[in-house]
Amino acid sequence: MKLTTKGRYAIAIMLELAEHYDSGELISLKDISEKEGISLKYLEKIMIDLKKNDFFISSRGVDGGYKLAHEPSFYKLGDIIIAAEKDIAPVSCINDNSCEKKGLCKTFPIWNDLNKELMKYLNSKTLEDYIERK
Amino acid sequence: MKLTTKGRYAIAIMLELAEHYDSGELISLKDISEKEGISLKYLEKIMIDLKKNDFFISSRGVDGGYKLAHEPSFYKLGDIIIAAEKDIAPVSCINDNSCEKKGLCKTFPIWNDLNKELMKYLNSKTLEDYIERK
DNA sequence: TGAAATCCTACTAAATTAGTAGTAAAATAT
DNA sequence: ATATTTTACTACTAATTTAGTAGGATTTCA
Repeated sequence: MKLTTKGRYAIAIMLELAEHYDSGELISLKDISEKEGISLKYLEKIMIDLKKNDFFISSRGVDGGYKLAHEPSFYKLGDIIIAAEKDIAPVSCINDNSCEKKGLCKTFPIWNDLNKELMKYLNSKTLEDYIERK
Repeated sequence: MKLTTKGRYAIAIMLELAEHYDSGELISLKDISEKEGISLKYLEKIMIDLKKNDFFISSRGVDGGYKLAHEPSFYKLGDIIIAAEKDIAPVSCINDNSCEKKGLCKTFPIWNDLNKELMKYLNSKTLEDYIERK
């Protein structure tokens, strides 16, 4: 049931940006890289997936960087983790049809219930719940 | 957040045995192997981890096999999955001290809360909740 | 004594993860 | 203009983990 570093780092990035939301200033990945000890290149890669969701406003060049497009309460933990990890269901048959005996499978209800519970929880929490405003 | 096949198969095995609990008869891994389409050798390996928890009564030889040591309501989903997977926390720092800045980490509360929620749910459900008695 | 089952240890191919490397394009300061 | 800083994009790779396989030894029962 482990998250990959993509999901973990995605939350760290978003939380960092959320804490600077009120100031309105752009935060560079270089800053986050140094603060969190994550390689800049890897952060850039994670941003590619997050950007597809229009999470940010960004600018290049000197003093460029990212800021959140919406207020912290807009971002559900589930949305962020899914953006980074693609699929966080505990078993893959929840979100694809790779298994043709899904309807007959006796364990499927267990995983389906678990997934629902997980999504319900992750969609009930936002960045707002975890920031210390600066 | 995927489970490995170990966790998935462990639940399948336990559910199968739970459905035969009332009959009191021993079920062989060969039967489960054929029914679930999982290799016998791999099932044996998974059983090694589950056995450490005294989940079963077993017997070798002709007509040997396994049956549950307790009634289905005794087995919480969380206990079974942990027995098979060792650690199901969404991030490894929950159950070890590999990260020395745990106390300072701003994302740790997110993972800790998520893990608690997950464990609460998995410990609230037992095999009894998912069997069709035979 | 032989068949059927569990019990035990070691090995391995495939897939996934966690990055790195290199370059292009845009924004800004001088 | 141009040098610097930053995001934007694509391709590759080492390390780790997963999902098994292989080969037996031991026990039980007919």
